[in-house]
Amino acid sequence: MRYSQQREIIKEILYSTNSHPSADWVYNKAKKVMPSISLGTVYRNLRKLEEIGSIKTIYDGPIVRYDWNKKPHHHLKCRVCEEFIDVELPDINIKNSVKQNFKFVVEDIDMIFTGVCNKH
Amino acid sequence: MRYSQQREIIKEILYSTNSHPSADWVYNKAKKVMPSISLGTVYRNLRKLEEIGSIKTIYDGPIVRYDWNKKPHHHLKCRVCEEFIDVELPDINIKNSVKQNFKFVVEDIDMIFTGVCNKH
DNA sequence: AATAGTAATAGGAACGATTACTATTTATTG
DNA sequence: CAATAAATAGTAATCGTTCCTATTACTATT
Repeated sequence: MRYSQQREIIKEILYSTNSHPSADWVYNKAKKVMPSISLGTVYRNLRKLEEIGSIKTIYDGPIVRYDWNKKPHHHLKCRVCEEFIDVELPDINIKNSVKQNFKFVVEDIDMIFTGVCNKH
Repeated sequence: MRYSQQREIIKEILYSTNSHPSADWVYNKAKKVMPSISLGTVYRNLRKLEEIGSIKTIYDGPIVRYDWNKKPHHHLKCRVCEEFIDVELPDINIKNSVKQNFKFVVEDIDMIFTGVCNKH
């Protein structure tokens, strides 16, 4: 994959926040650095960054978010402040339980916990 | 809420399958019973049925599915046959773990396990 | 440094899922 | 059975995302 300034900008924007932003948020941030950047470029590059494993796509209900954190982890979503927080949880027990009880070999777990965070 | 035949049809269709169908799938099924039904009516009624707690909306990545199963449960998604299976898992331990480790009070957990089911 | 080759871009059109709008129909209630 | 208002069908509009194409800009070679 050839170098592109646009992709670098997009990657840097994503790596500089913990807010798990949407494509549109990234686009607006990127425009401040490079006003000529187009929304299509943002989408294309987010997809490419996902393909090469630089970022992860998160589905938060109907909202699509992007995450630089590549370590296996889950998310807490506070319904009061809307914050979206990373958590690392050991999920080996769950995997084993599903395997034993349902004979289903789990390869990946997506978890979103909704509730109230420690600020409230 | 006033009675409507359309809503009854939609509800019956949903209650007669375990396939966690999309709105469009429900629409096509409904047309066989009532050819004049419109897609907007399907969407409106799916929303209403969700509002009154008759069904649940599931977000499977970017795909929106509907589920008649109101019991708290999670989902297994087989990557081979694409089947989407209900599972009831005790998740009290996870809730407690999140509460203790992150001081986050969990009200709801969304979990999707991707892997391979017992048919393969 | 100039050139050629081709990957990436900007801008806009197209698309699919969902929602909004509006004239008409239909369930409900006195 | 007539009046009222909620629900519908059909269509237009919206939103997020992808696709398309002429142009631009990286990169390797001279």
